[in-house]
Amino acid sequence: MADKHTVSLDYHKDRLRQAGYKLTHARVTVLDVILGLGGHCTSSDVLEAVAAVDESIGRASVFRTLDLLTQLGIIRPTYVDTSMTPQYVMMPDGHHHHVICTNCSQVFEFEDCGLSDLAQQLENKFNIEITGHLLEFYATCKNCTVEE
Amino acid sequence: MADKHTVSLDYHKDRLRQAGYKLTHARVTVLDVILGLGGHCTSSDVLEAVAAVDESIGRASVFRTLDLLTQLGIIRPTYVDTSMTPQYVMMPDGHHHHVICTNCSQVFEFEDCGLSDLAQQLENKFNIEITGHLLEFYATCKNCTVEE
DNA sequence: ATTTATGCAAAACTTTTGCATGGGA
DNA sequence: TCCCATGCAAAAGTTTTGCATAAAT
Repeated sequence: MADKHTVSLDYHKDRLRQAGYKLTHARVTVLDVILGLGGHCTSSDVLEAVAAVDESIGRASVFRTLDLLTQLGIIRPTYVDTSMTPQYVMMPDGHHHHVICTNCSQVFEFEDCGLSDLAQQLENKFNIEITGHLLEFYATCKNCTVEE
Repeated sequence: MADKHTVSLDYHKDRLRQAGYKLTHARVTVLDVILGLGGHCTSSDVLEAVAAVDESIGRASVFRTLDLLTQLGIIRPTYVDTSMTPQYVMMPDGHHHHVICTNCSQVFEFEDCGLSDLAQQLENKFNIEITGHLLEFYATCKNCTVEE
């Protein structure tokens, strides 16, 4: 029974292969770990989780893989709050959307963004080819509005 | 003649004051420098420019001001390319939009995003109050498409 | 076989902190 | 005057690099 995680992993492995990169143990492990962590993760989340799976994988390789996945557009570093630590978010189809409470950093994911028309316009206007996007709303969630 | 930069500086100074923060030399200098650098700048851009204006301002104060401005929603750290160095972008009215070429990092700014309907829907759906947003398109620009 | 990627360990940066002093309100 | 913010310098992290070795294709 091919679960979602496995399907997703295989899909991304294919992308690496097709881009001409070797499917090494370190890379596959990092990819697997990121998928396991869900949509959002920091570099230390990944370092920690990778170390838990296989201690022998070096930190440098984790960072190198994170770079590679970013270059391929599979993940994208973003800032979800005031802190200086970036969070990597999955960009399953080249895009990602969420709302962040600027007070408590809670994240609300959503799917529809209705940006395809705008993307089309921008492609014409700037003579470019758009490959994806990140949309981040900043908000105050109910808890944070009420509490004080 | 009150030029745009000065007006903008005064406006942001008011925001600091109204939020109860002192208008110190370091803070005003950082704000001024950021406005002078245009929409996008990295922390080292700011450190460098501040040092050029007044050597006696400490690095720590620059970082503290950057944090403060981020908390107030005046600027926002983002990643514009594969590099790990964040760029701060101005969020003049709580929002910012741009297109980034994922190959050469060229930035195209644009104004209209037509997201107010979506924002409204999300406020209802999640029971939150949206205060701003960041929209970032990833693209390949004409130069990068042609060259290779 | 070849070439690419890895792990290691050190180096290079960037950002944060603690504390006595100085400067706004 | 009072308290907040500063500058300094050191500490704490994080990310990158160089190189010999190992592992994918």
